[in-house]
Amino acid sequence: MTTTKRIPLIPARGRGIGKEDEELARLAKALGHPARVAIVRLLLARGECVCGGIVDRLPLAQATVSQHLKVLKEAGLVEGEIDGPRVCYCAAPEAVERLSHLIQALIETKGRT
Amino acid sequence: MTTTKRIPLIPARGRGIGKEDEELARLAKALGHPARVAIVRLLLARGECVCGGIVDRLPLAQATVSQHLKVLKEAGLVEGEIDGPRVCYCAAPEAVERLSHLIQALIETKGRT
DNA sequence: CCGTTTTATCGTATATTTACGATTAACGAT
DNA sequence: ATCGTTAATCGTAAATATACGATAAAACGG
Repeated sequence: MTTTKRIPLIPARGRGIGKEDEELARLAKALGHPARVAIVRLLLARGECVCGGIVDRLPLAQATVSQHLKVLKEAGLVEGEIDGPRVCYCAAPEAVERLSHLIQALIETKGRT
Repeated sequence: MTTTKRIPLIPARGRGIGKEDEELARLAKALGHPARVAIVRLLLARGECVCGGIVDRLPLAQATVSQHLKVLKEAGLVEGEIDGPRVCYCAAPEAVERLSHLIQALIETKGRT
């Protein structure tokens, strides 16, 4: 069998998919895992939290939590600041609000052609 | 190498991850792809739309769009009703609102221990 | 400088997602 | 009955995500 390369017909956003759709999807995707929602909730509740504190509260290994934190950081939903040997994480409420806003705007698409 | 089976330490939601986290994640994940956001937006804008109409407006093959529609349907974000040889899809705004509400509630976690 | 603590990263196994063409199924019209 | 149209499903390739143990890296205390 000849190994056929699969590439989307059009490199994405070739009309029909807008900038906002991509931003919304990016943020939603980052929250698209229960562990990550739990992490954000935890950080919002406590204001801030050391990585180890998060690990203690979740049924996941340290490496896994670290990876989820990385995803959240890349999406801008969480920020981490080094504090001695540990890292102090805190949620970025603006980013969560941004997501909320984008969804609200999506809802308000209703009726627009 | 002995093939070791990987199973999460605790079958998920073993404390630390709540019901709401899972629901939010489930909905967010469904919107976690640009094409699916675009589809929902399109359906909200037009009120309803035949599958083919969606295919025409996106840079994706029919099979791919159908698969995205399936994901959206399973998440309850979209409903489809058979209409002769075609299927008439429409968005389920309540589900989008539900997501919006869950995110809002997440934000309001701020400060709670 | 050495050990401890804390977190990130590497390596890896497995599962899921994403995309497509091809095929099937369901319907209306002829 | 057969044909054309429409949409779902199958099969499959490739990419990404998820999880873990093991190891590396950074910082502090002694």
